Amino acid sequence: MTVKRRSNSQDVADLASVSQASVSRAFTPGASISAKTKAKILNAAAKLDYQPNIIARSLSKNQSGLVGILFANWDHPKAAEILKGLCEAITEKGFKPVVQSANTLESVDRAFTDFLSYQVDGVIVFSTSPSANMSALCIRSNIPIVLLNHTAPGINASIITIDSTKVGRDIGNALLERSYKRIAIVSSDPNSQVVSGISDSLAETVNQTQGTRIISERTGIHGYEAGLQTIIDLWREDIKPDVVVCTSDYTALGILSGCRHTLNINVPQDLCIIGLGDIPAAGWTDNNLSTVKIPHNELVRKSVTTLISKIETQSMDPESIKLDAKLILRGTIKSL
Amino acid sequence: MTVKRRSNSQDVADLASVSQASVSRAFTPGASISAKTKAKILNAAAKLDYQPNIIARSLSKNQSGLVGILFANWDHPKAAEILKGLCEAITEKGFKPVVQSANTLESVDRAFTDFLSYQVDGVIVFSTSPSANMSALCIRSNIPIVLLNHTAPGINASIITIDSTKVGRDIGNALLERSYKRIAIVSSDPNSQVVSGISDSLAETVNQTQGTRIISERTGIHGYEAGLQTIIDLWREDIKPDVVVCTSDYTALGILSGCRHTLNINVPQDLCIIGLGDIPAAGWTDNNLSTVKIPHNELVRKSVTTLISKIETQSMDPESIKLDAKLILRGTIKSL
DNA sequence: AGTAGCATTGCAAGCGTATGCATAACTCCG
DNA sequence: CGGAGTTATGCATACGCTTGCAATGCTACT
Repeated sequence: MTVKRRSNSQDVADLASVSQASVSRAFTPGASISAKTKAKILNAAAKLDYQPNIIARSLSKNQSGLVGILFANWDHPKAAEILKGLCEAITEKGFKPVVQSANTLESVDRAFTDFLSYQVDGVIVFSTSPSANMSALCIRSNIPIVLLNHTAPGINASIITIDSTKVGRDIGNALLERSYKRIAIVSSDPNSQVVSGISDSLAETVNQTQGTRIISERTGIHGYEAGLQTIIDLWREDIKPDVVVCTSDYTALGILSGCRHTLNINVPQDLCIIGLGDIPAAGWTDNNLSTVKIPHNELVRKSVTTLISKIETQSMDPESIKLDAKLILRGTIKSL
Repeated sequence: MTVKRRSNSQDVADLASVSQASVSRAFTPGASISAKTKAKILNAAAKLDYQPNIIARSLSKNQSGLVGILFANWDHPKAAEILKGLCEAITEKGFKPVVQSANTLESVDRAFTDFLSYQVDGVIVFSTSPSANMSALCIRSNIPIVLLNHTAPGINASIITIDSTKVGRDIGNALLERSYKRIAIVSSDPNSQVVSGISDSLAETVNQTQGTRIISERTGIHGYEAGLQTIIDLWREDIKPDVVVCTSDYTALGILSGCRHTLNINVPQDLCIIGLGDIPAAGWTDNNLSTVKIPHNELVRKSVTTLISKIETQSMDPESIKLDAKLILRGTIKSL
């Protein structure tokens, strides 16, 4: 069987007895064309099952309508939700998302190269640790780039994050109010600027009060099992904080489980646990974990609107936008 | 500032003092070109920071290198993992994934139309319930389509699923061996062919033995909270199965929690709970949920290889592939 | 040297659409 | 009815690349 050729604007033009240019105009909103011919053309187009070839359109318009999503942080508890939000917002704006997964540094490089080959109009990056050569890529690529919930120093890209300084301060104040003294921080990625922003500002806040301090800081801890192991390790090493601040709810839940079932530590009386992210399981009755609600939807939406507006205005000036994240106090912290 | 034009093959040709055609050949693997000129061209290309414009290439080659992913089932516990797998596998094959989210029927329709506009070479669909007009779209579109873990009757697309008949049989046999008698089925999407495949085959298996039967079947139950509510409802209505088979681990965990904390039902002695999916939380010590491990990685990989091979061979013949899913017996079923 | 055979290159014609410019068709008014 | 002003249409070219075909250069052999 021969592959049936997809019909093109010329076919439609022939059928409707008009010029190819008119067909093009019929499909261009706001183009100069009479209602009558437009109707005739749309009619013919429907008959032939025609729709404009966007690939060809991008060639002449010199913009593809493609937005690259460079997605590295697949382990994020809300990865699916975030990606969904990105894709939907991008689609809604009349663009199409091209998703590229990236782990290693080279793969970031390759991803960007590929994006450029595909003439994407802009890129959104969702990753935790900044890439060294991202900066160079941004400048070279000459297309707008947005970093989602993730910053990098001196990069020529727009940055949309939570206000991590405020989060650290809020946590610090909540702890001070309740007279917790010995804080441990358990975090995942040591390079994440958001995480370090929180812990720096937390440290700064509690350091203002005598006797309260950060007694331990562990990095590279990912997930439930690792959290459970970490709390056991701490106790075995006789490092006994009365607060554990985690940069992931999963880790926090592992710690909570360790306290309850292995170490018999009384939460929240003897140990306060605070997570980050407010995943559904944090709210489950059994867990009732105190955590920080990150406004993912807003972050996502803001990223897309920021990027698209840069694309449409052809602007390359980076913006930096910080959104508010709310501390949610549940059962794993003493009530006042 | 004027936007600097991206350099094209002609620029490179000029710099390298060759014809534009040679530049094209230098970037086409296997094309007829001498090593010397190729080196000269690549050199010039590097100087100009040139890379082929794939959009333009697709125009002449009549294939875009784009693969559409129609993703509807974002609530799937492994949504992120699946999407990641799809994107990576597609990229690895030299294509690029364009992701489109779809909820309503019209959005499916629109998504397909958009995909066709973008000249995607093929489409992978991940959704639970089949769309009515998908079938028509498939035929009209004239590009290969793969349905991932989801079937639809009489559709002109390839289908990659788990062997749900075998899953139902395995569960049935495990229950019979342990003399469970009264089975309740709690499922999410009533239209999912995979789910109904399991429950049909489960029913068929247990019906062979006197006294064992399915006493209740509830659909439309999604997630932890709904599961918890469902088990409470059942007990209140005095419907007391000794087995609950759930088509989602989250639901199963909700039921487990209801048994333990609200109803004081002894699991697994008085009630056996079986989930579906083997999410991480199912394996956590506290839960230790019996479930079915779905080979997502294999499903994903198989989908992509199947699709790409159809693209490359220009074949439109649908294939149907069933992969094995393994029943995992943990603490929520009596041991033998 | 002459020639057959092959590898390499250039030429030019597409691929499907957008759009500036010129022309044609209309509308409205005096 | 004529012409000014406006709106619609068509023509032709451009977008950046691939590729069939023809021409050229090279190698090896007689």
